[in-house]
Amino acid sequence: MKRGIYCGKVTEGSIGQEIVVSGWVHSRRDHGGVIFVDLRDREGILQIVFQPENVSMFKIAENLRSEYVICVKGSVRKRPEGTLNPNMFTGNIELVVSELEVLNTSAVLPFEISDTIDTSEELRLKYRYLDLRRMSFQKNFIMRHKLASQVRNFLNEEGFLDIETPFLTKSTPEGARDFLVPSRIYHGSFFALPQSPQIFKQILMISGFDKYYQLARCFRDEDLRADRQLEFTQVDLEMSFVDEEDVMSLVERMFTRVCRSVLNIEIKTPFEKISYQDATLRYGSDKPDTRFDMQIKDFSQELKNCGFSVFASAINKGGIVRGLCVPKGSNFSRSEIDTLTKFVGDYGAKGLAWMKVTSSGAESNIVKYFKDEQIKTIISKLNANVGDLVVFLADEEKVVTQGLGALRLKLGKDLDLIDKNKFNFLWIVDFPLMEWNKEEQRWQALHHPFTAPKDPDVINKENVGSQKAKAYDIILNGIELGGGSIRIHNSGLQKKIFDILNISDESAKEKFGFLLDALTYGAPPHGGVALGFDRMCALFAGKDSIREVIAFPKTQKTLDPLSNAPSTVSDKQLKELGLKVVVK
RNA sequence: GGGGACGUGGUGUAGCCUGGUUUAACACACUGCCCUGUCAAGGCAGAGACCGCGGGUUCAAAUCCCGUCGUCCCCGCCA
Repeated sequence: MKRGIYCGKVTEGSIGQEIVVSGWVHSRRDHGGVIFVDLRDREGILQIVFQPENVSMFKIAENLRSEYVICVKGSVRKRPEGTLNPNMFTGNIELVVSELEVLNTSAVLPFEISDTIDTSEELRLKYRYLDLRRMSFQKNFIMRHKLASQVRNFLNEEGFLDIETPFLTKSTPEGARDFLVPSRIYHGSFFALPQSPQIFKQILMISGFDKYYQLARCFRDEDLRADRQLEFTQVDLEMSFVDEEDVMSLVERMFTRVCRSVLNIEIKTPFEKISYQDATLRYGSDKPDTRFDMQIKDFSQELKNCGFSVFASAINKGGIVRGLCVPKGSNFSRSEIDTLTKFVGDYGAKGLAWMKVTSSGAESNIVKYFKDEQIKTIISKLNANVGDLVVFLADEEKVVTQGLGALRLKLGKDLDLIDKNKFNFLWIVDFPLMEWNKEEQRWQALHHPFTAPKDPDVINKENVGSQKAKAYDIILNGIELGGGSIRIHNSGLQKKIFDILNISDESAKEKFGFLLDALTYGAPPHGGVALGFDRMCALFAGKDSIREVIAFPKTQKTLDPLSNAPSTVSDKQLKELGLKVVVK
């Protein structure tokens, strides 16, 4: 028998026809005189029926077990009255089997192939091939494929060229830790796996391929999170002769297209734009989740002279006081507030001040330090109502911003304030070009050192702190999907930026000399964007972790329980590379 | 590098706080038998864990303590 058609694709149109289907025994219900098997393949499940008339076949059917691989021929019929299953796509029909071929048996499974049972991830990753058989995974990966092809189709139609860039590249300073690959020919020298194709795509612009894209695999040797893996995929693109608006508009059209064709939803364009400064103030984050309000307000001016010494001294030391309003938060118990205090402690906050809004004003252990007027200002600025809880952080700006931002997100989730049906795309714009690195006492590029400043003519070492970048990040529901910028296409300006970043001429030449050289030979103005494809898939599939949309991910400790990578290698392999293993 | 949660048959959990009627319980899966309309099939019978690992406290440890390993979440880190 040939494989036939997909179980999940059989419809009532096939009633009366003889068909062949192949798949895995998802479940079997043996009634003695009739046996039902749910046969599963990647497209879905079809009920097949064994009847006792064919004695020898029935005997084989009695011995079918979970995950046996079978191929059956039979005729499709409408199910008898009263036995329809409205929960199944194929619930109105069934296949009455006339021929059965058992293609393979299966050992008893370490866990059930079921969407409703949740097994530990460790076990799931060890038996990833079984985990991936679950219908939800099959759906996720079919969706991922659709998303990838829609992105490709869109960019192809827009005139982009798919050009591959190398995996074995040069290690670059700044940025994430590189994965290194020792050179066999040049002992002591190393390739690095790319953190992104950034420099190569810029060089492609200089080569005249004015619209480039790639679904590029990238590598970063940093600690993992739910949304971070050692290797990940990004939709990487670059265009010449464009400015910020051109790139953003292209990305908006791309998302309009893929949301329509993959999720069947319409999104509103242009996306909202929020400045970096504004996002940081209002949401305590440069990737705000705007699906719920709960905005943060600054009270540094109003409470500068309040009697509460913690606030006053924080402000005097150059810090700030900000707060947010928790709707109906007055019923928080003392221990619940303690939990919140501990939570913001993770971000360096030394405490959490709070007050409950009452009909007569406010109450808490700190309101006695506030003037009536101050309380009124707080309440009106936050639009707080009786029964709400107001919480404050007072500290240096970074601690307050991050602490309240994280707290806002936590409360939004805990209090169920997030509308899960919303798809809130937005752009964060007007990024500072650089930020001061306190530990290393130097300026550092906020995005990367090739980002063009908004005002390249006036930039210098003294004013660089106030300079903005031609950069943009795209955020969806509080997740950073990606970012990009207009790049520097002038070698003089690029040198100046390296100088401000305290990268010496020599060092710049050694690390990026090839780019600097290339910029001198007629580099067109260019810019682009890189979008985290795994995050995109996770969001589209409604999953919290990108591991749910990556076929073979690693654990948080960077292991692959399926293949047992990483592993040691033979002395011979090491010798060829001129390496020695030193075990601590 | 740091903080937190978890670790009990094949799987998911209960028991742990308040050590001892625990021969460690329940559900699913598994094995055998019965059953012609189920789809979380049903009925009967059965097999299966000494509680991640190591040490300690105690007359007695799944339960308390210390260490260690693993998984997940978070901080740092991720231009």
